[in-house]
Amino acid sequence: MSATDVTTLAPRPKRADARRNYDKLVNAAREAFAEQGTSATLEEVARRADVGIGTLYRHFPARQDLLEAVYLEGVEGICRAAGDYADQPPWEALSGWLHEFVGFAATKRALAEDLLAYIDRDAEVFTACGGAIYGAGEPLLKRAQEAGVVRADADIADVTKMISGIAAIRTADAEQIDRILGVALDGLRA
Amino acid sequence: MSATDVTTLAPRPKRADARRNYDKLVNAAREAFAEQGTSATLEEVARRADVGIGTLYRHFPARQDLLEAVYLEGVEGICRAAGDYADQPPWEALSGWLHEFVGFAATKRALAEDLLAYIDRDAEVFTACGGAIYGAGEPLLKRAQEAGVVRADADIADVTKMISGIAAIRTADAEQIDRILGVALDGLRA
DNA sequence: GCACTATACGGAGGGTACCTCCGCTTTGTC
DNA sequence: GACAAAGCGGAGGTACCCTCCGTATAGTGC
Repeated sequence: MSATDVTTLAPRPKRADARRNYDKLVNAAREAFAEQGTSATLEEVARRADVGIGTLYRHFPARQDLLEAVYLEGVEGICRAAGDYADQPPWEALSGWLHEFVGFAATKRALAEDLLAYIDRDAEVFTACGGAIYGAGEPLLKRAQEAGVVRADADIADVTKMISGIAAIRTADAEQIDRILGVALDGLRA
Repeated sequence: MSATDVTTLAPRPKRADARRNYDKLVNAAREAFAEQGTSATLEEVARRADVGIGTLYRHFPARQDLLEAVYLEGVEGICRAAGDYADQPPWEALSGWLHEFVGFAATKRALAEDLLAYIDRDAEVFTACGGAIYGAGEPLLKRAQEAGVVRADADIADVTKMISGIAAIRTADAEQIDRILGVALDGLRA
């Protein structure tokens, strides 16, 4: 990963029981947010994690700290995924990763949205996550541009933002997303 | 407007004082949501409207009813706007309206998102709003397709959803949105 | 104008979630 | 095994959600 390592932003606690509870809480939160949206109550998260409410608040003093932890997990995943496309042809590599990126953005978008309500857009989390994602995707984009299959005037920030936008579309029809993504990717071709 | 008239979905109350309070509440809510996001408290809205909390709840028994009322206002506006482009060339008309649509979607997206948490995607409000927007935009799209400037395999639902997605992008840089919109519109051209 | 009724108003109050605080428990160390 | 240091849990104060009902006002018929 060429940019800041996002994992350094989420220092796990030291003592064994504390680390155990921390992990239980993050897992419980991920499930709860997935099932009930980001408005899931923190008491519900604590209950799921089978941990006292006080413990939750010690590890995550504010609501956004918990959102952040879950968000970071996702960012780590999508960054790692970029490496899997290294041995594919330029266009296939880029578009393959972007298709995967839609999935990531779709599940984590609500989280990011919620985070924005609490912390500033250019807070450390976001710049670091942005940096990590751009660092992961840039080589794929550059390779496609050098191969002449993608327009030269697009940068990785524009591209990932466009895809995030498409991922934000709420529709029951998964095919429609694919169709729209196809249109957008066509706009990207040289 | 070719589809269901959205205004029929929001029956104004009858008595003069009630109508007055209703309007004060909707205005206060629009302001509050704009300033503080959709999580603005209802007590705050009532305070702004200078109305008792009981009055708010009589007009809008559930939180979503208030969100809905503000959302409908926006939908009416963007539908009306489509008519203003009737006398422009096909591509300019479509892309002009879509540029305006980005602005609408950007301010009302959070509202729609929130509504989805309460009511079903295919509830009356959404189908009616979707119908109204599609009805307003379809002539513009069709004209552009018949003039051969837009690909024939795109329908109005795909197009508006793509634009909504782009509007959902959170960035401080307004130029970036324009750039991305440009890429997406290029993907739309014949 | 006046009286009468349907309609609407306001805010007290019960319930829930948020978050803090602090006495008790567990972990790691010597 | 004893002793800090670190961590745990939940009672309780605060803020918001929403309901309920006694009071006030608009519209109507005379």
